[in-house]
Amino acid sequence: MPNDDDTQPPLTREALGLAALQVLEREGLAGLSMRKVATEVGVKAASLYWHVRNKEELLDLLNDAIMAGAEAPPRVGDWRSQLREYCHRHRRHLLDRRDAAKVVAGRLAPGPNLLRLQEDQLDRLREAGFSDADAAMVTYLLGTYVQGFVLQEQSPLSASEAMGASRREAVDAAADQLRALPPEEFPNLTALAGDLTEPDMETRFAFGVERILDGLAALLPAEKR
Amino acid sequence: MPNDDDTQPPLTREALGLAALQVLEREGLAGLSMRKVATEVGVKAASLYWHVRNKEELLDLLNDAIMAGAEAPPRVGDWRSQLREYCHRHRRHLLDRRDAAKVVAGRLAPGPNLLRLQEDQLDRLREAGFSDADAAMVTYLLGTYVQGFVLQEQSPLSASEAMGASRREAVDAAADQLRALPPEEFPNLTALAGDLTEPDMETRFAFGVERILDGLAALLPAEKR
DNA sequence: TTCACGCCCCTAACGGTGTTAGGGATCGCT
DNA sequence: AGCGATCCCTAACACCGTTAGGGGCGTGAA
Repeated sequence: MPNDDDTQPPLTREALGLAALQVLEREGLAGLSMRKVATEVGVKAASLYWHVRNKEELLDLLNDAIMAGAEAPPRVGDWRSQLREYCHRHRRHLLDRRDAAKVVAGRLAPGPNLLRLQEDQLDRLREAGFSDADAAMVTYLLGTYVQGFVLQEQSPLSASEAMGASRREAVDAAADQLRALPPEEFPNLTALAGDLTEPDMETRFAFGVERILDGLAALLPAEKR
Repeated sequence: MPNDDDTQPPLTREALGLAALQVLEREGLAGLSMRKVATEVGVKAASLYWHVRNKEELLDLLNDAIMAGAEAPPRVGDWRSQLREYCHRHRRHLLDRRDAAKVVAGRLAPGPNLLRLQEDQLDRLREAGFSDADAAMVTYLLGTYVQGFVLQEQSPLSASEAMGASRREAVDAAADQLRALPPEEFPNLTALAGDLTEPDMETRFAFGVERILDGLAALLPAEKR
């Protein structure tokens, strides 16, 4: 897998981000090391420090590489359906890349790829009638929600799932664990064990999105809702 | 700082979580190692593996230790103000503990301390008139939002803030960076640079909470809003 | 009393990590 | 021809998570 072709392209910072992305896909975030990224681009570890101050900065490049190829939804329908599409696409994009949310989370400095999307989203929000201040808040709110949600979705829900066990098994185990609580002390958790462990993440995500969209509508004058 | 008192209390898993919490406060998540936690409880690193399968399991204990002492808001006012209080308290609790969000994020297996809060919140939601399924979804939604928000809030907003620079400086720098973008390509980002870098996280957080609460109200029959 | 066993801790080591110091090689420009 | 910038290297440092194997100590059974 290492790039030992010696007709390799010049080693730019952008190429570093791409290499990191491939290592991430192959080994996960925990397995992403300077040395592995270096081998990926056909170089020794210490050489990376010529292009990058430290690992943190490499992760910034990776952050942008992850967002590359993310596409804004088509400009059709009302603001509501466009924003909804935005959220679902963003989720899918992160979900499709191993450990993407862990990388992106807490890295609020957006790379060029994310900036492009934010620019577009702001445009649609203002066009829909949101004030400048509100529009800014809304992109932040939606971004936070999607990122936070996928972060949970992408991490194993228990140690047992981290090793072998399927998602279905892990979910059942979680539900049983809730049901095993003392019912006099935890009447609601035990009664709602099934609902709380609802395994369809798609509907769980959509629920949040729809609530937020409902809340946003209230910001607009009645005729623009 | 290490606990070299030899009349130390017995080394339980709970005590391990507490020790990890102290190390976290002192050194941050990046500086939290098995060896340091071990010294904190007056023991050598390898001994921890008698009480804990691996570091991941230690972090689970830490996760619960972090949530210890979190208090539910008083049961006064309508469901809306109670839920709002819940969110703001949760945020404050995490914010007050160094790197708490990073630890909690992506660790959805709740410890006893969080379970206690969830039980209570579910109780209030059902009492307010939410269906079982909705109540379950709501606690998840609110938890996700708060966690995701604080995760961003607690992480340095740029490499320059990680070293020395004050928050105020970092925010100004971020705004300038947005304004420096080509205005023809990024008309909205440049125009809204000020709004996008609004430094008062309290109001930013509150904005999201209020939108979500508005959205939740729509789930209830009109007379219960 | 002695033996065995479970509990809890130890030392020593393994392979891996991020990062730095310092030194070469190659290239274009003066 | 010489110089400086650019890019990569080897070697090493301190630290990391984790495991193997062993040593005491306490208790309960023989």
